[in-house]
Amino acid sequence: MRPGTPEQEWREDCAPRRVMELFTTKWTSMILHTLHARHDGAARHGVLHRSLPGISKKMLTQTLREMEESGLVSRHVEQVVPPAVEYRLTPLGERFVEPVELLYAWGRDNADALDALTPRATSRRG
Amino acid sequence: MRPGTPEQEWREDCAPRRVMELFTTKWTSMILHTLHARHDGAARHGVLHRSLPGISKKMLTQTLREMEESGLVSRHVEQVVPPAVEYRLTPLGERFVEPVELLYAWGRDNADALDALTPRATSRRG
DNA sequence: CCGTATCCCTTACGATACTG
DNA sequence: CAGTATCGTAAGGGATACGG
Repeated sequence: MRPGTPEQEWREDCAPRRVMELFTTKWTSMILHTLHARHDGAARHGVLHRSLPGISKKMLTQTLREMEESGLVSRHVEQVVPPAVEYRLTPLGERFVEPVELLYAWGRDNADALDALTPRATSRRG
Repeated sequence: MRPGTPEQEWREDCAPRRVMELFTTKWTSMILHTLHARHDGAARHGVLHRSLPGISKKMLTQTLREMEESGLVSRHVEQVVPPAVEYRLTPLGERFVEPVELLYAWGRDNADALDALTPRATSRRG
């Protein structure tokens, strides 16, 4: 940026800021990736639960509900006993998994940089 | 992922998960980008404050302190009156601005997808 | 200008127990 | 299996006033 550039970045409703804020929810991005990583783009509740060590059933359900409201995933209930519920990325979800995968790949390829970080930077919650 | 793939992703200390969790702090990524976007890679407190509409002085200072502890930024005090304090990306900060820029660019280029999202997805906090 | 110091409230999140 | 229902805590974060 040149010296004279106006300081008006990060308007509260600008697109980049909204993307960043998507990640302020702890589990959303990890759920998106997990669904994306599966061969059929879908996963049942239990599979997601086992894929995300540390998540409680409460948070998993709650986050999935929010993602459904947001249009990122769809929910399909199989009427059998015991019940089987499947979650699947929507087309919108497929769009949003793109930036998630960018971050995922960066993390995978830069573990050393992460190790150099003071612990507190990545352990605020959890 | 093939059907037989083990479900063991997202270990609690794996690199990708730690990257994701970096973004769970509201302002860190925006500060990183703002510093990166400036021609000299540095900015004073007041500049950052004006660049981030909505942030309080308290949160700005607090976040900068945490980033300093984490080794992402360095802090330089000019002993003048009124005081002038400058923040600058460290080499480690330069590394971490990479994924931030990836997200920033994605947001800039996909504003339409963001508009398609239900509002609540990006307005949990703030 | 660059902070600190309080005060206060909301929420995110986890633990646990219970249900069809 | 896939949820609800409660309860509880800690952290995030804003508002405001004051200080060097």
